[in-house]
Amino acid sequence: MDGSLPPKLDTEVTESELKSETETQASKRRKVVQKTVVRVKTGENAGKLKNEGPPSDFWSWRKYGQKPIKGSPYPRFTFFLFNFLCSKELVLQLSLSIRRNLKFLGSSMACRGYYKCSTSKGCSAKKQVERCRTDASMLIITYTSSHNHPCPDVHSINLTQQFKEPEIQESEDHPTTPKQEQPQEEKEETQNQPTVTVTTIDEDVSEDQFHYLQSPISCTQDIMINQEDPFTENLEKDHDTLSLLLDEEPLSYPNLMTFSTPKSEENDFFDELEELPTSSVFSSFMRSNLFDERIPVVPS
DNA sequence: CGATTTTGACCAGCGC
DNA sequence: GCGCTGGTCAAAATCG
Repeated sequence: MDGSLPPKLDTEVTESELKSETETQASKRRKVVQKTVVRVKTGENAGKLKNEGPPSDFWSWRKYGQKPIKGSPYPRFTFFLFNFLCSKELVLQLSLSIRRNLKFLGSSMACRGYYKCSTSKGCSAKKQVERCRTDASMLIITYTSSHNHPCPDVHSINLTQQFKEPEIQESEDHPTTPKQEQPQEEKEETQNQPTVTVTTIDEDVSEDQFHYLQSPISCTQDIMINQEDPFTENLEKDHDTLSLLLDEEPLSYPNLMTFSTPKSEENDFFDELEELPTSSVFSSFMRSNLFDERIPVVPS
């Protein structure tokens, strides 16, 4: 399966931080299982991908839950505000793409997603995906439990399916990675790979055994794939905000950062939001798009 | 129409 | 015991 690793890797020392996070989680749950924490620096690639889910691997994952993160820098209020705005009643008159973008943004802000392996029935492999508290561009994926089935044949996986989620194990020479089959355009983007850091937390493994590696990424070492800072990089780019909005592709954080047509006025409601770490992006987005477009928001 | 996502409800662990 | 929080369930909604 995947014993291989992306070869050209720098090591990033984030183990202590990762460990503390995982230990905190472990202390909450009585059943302690082996966990593999993967940090993914999302970037431009992620923004171009279908959605901003967790990094893709050879397994297929099914989301079974989502919870707001306590203590997240992206406040609970903002999270609910997004959900509120994304409700059918309010966004009914928005275009589908705008709704998608809103939903994407909301779901990626302050919540943790819970995924089960859907590759095989009965597989207990799970993973949690959340945004790093200190770096919004960083995704933290925690793999728990193990797969009880072989890794699906990579070659049989449709390439587009692979891109349902941002890649993390994208290694140019990964023997089984579908990257090999990428068109030239895609290969060029490998130069802007997301930053990935993997850490295995060996705790009391209550499960009998692991037949297969939990993640296609090797758990035995830290991995770092360098990538340009997606925020600063994209901030420098001049995007047409309207075209972004009308684009069928969900927006990424970096893309949202380009909504730079805030109005100095508007209501205090969004002014308050701007005091929050990430909500400023959102408020700008809302100001420049929702209000400018005069979307009727009629309480039912 | 099956697969997947969304989302409110529920349950259990933990701290006070 | 109570409230908070993390994790899961399951019905409804959505997607392809």
